[in-house]
Amino acid sequence: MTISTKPQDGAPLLSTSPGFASDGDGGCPIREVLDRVGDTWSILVIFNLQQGPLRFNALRRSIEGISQRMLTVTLRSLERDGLVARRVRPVSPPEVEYSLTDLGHSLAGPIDTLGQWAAQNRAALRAARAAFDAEN
Amino acid sequence: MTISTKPQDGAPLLSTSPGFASDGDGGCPIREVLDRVGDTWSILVIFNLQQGPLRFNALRRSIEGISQRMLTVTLRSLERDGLVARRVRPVSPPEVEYSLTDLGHSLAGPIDTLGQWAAQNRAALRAARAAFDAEN
DNA sequence: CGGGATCCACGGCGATACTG
DNA sequence: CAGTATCGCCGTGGATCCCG
Repeated sequence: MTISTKPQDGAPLLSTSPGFASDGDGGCPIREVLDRVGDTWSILVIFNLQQGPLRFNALRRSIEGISQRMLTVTLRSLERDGLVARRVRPVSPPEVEYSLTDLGHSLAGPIDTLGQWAAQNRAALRAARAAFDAEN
Repeated sequence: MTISTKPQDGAPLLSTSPGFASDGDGGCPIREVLDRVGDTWSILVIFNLQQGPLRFNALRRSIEGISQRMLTVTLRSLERDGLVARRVRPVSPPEVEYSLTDLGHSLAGPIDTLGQWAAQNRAALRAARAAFDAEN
């Protein structure tokens, strides 16, 4: 194989990069993280928690379109992975506050990088898609 | 393919980062790109094409576990979005070569950033998960 | 060789109803 | 308020067979 890329050259395009490295155990790390956070709602939850903690229904209202069940499920999943912290205040009616952990905050950076690519190239994506659909 | 059209826009969400911004044109850009390449195989296809063009069955062999159908479907999807180019050589038996477009290569950077985060934090993820599961 | 067509299992996700 | 429980749709993806 022709991995002739020298690192430290600026853009890390070609790789011997650890992110893609398959196996070792369990396969590609990227797939592992996408399997955790690549679902419909996780990213949006993380985004909406970036500015600070939110209670359940406040969070629900801030993510338009999410069902109660999916917010519960998504939060459990994120909590399980240590990306979101859950704090219960034992009052009546109960108050439950969700916040990002440090790990959760650290994920926002890479996600944001991807987001900026998306923002810059969404037009190109749509154009390519339209062109492809036009002739098929 | 999920397209996930959900009216997430309009809300006055303070967004310090453009990647998350929902600009009235179909929602969060991140979700848009994840809807395209967030599936099981797209990332792995892109990875395996980074080092150079590959023919169908060579690509198939390089991605362990992928079915013929899913490779076809995934390649079509990537081609549709302008991330992968398909070149047919009219010989017999036919030779079809797939390669990354410039757009496809440019996506590898952000993906790689995410991958490095994944590689660095997979242990923490698994630990958190194990701890969570232990007490529930 | 590089697919297309078909069938089927599984799981994500929404809708709805109920609860402490 | 913050969930849990149940149901059912439907999209994803594997398996298999066929074709130019």
